[in-house]
Amino acid sequence: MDAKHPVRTTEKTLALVEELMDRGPCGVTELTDGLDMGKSAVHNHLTTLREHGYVLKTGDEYQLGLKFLEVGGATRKSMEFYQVAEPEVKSLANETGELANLLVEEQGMGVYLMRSKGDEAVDLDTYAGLRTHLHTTALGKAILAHLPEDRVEEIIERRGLERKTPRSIGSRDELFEVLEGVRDRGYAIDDGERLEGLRCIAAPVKDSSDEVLGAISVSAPASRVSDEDLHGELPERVLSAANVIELNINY
Amino acid sequence: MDAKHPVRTTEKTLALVEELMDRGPCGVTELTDGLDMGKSAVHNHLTTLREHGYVLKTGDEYQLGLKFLEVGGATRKSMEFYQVAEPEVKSLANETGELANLLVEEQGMGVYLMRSKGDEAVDLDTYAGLRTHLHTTALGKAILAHLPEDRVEEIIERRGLERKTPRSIGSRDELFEVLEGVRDRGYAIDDGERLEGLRCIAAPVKDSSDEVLGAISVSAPASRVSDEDLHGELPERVLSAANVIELNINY
DNA sequence: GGGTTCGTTCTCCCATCCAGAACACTTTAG
DNA sequence: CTAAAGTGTTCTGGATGGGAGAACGAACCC
Repeated sequence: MDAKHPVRTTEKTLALVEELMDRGPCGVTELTDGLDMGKSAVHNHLTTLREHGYVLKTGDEYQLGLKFLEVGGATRKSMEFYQVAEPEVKSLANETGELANLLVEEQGMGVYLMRSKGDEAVDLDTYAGLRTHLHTTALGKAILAHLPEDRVEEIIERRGLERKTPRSIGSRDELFEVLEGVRDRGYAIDDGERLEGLRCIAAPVKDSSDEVLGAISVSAPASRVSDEDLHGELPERVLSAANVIELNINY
Repeated sequence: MDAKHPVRTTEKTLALVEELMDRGPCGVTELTDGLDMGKSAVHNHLTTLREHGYVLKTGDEYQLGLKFLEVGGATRKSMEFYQVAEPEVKSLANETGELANLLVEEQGMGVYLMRSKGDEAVDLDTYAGLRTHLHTTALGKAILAHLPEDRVEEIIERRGLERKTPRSIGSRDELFEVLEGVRDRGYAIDDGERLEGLRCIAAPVKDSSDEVLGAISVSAPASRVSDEDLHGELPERVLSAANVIELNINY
């Protein structure tokens, strides 16, 4: 459902913010040709955002300020699921020595809430707040597998099934087959689909009424994850961490 | 300097966002009486923000979405200082077992970029994105001590010297005296000013041309920090971590 | 000097924002 | 059961204010 009376001025501001996010620090003119607005309009919006801390100016360049982090950080902190899951994801990272992640679904997309690096962890270019298509990661598949089928259809409809790499899921049928497997096993796997040589194991976290709240995962280079580990100890650990979170959520 | 032609519609949207942040999930009517707008206007802004992922609706309640975290997370990730400092703050937390923090100055306020908890760490209510007055924390004092004097005056003028607790700094002269001490020692201390029983040690991080980029700190309960530690091993560790960051920043 | 950028300012017309009223519900009261 | 009071949502027209386009000032670079 879409807005009956959209505030067009606000939409322009938001477009400007996203343009600024994509381009990084830049001048008024550069910003203007990426947007459907005149130079004076862009300038007015920039100075307005600046007065409220959302935009900074250094010399002749404008850039996003940390006010967005303030709002985003407060939003995240207010989520019970994050509060409970955060320490568990950290210990998962410490115990395995690898990269552990926390993802939730919002508007049909996956949003990383945090990542925690163990001693040996690889450094991926994920970060808190990053959005991904759900079907492209183990985390996303763990969530999709436990959503009602019609919601999954809705998400496919809305967000598509764009193929990131040749090995990734690219059709509706393929996805549902994979999700079936995830439900059987209890955890989801990404064996190099997202990034060559990277293996991920993810488990869903559900509340007392069986609704998915999100998913947690461990990502490690294939060189450190044997085929045995991939269906042995590692899933065990991830599932166990997910279980602890579930217990704590329901007090 | 303020905007010559502020975009009032955008300002209304921003006011609404901040109201929503303060109140948490709430209905249109509740939101309306905290704002200088009519109900239909609030509704229009909400639906517009919703279409772009900045606001979510669950039942009859609206709340902030994780889009702010996406923008804020991308902003933070793009900061070189954060990228370099992040791993060092983490090891500082692991080595000491306490809570380690990273703060930068923006618009005369301190903004936490991250916090990392060691094994024994106390759990403060700080979070990435949180803003504080600079004079109220060790981190802030470490930064103020290495800013040009006129910038400090400017910041006092703009943000005031509100006293958080009876023990905290409350006058211009007091502040400058403390900053003098911070410069002499090389690190700043908060001995229960912000929170009874909490001790913090903070060190500034400067770039090659001696400009402050931010500050790092360790916070620990007084019970675990002897008077000796307060001017002994602990500052040593914090300063050492700050030094590593400085070296890495300048390649 | 002339020619090119850039960011910023100005003004006036017309798009559009929004108060207020009306509507469609649900909840509460008696 | 009806009535009253709450909620979120829709609609409309008139006053407001957003922004195109032009002009300005300050850098630059031949």
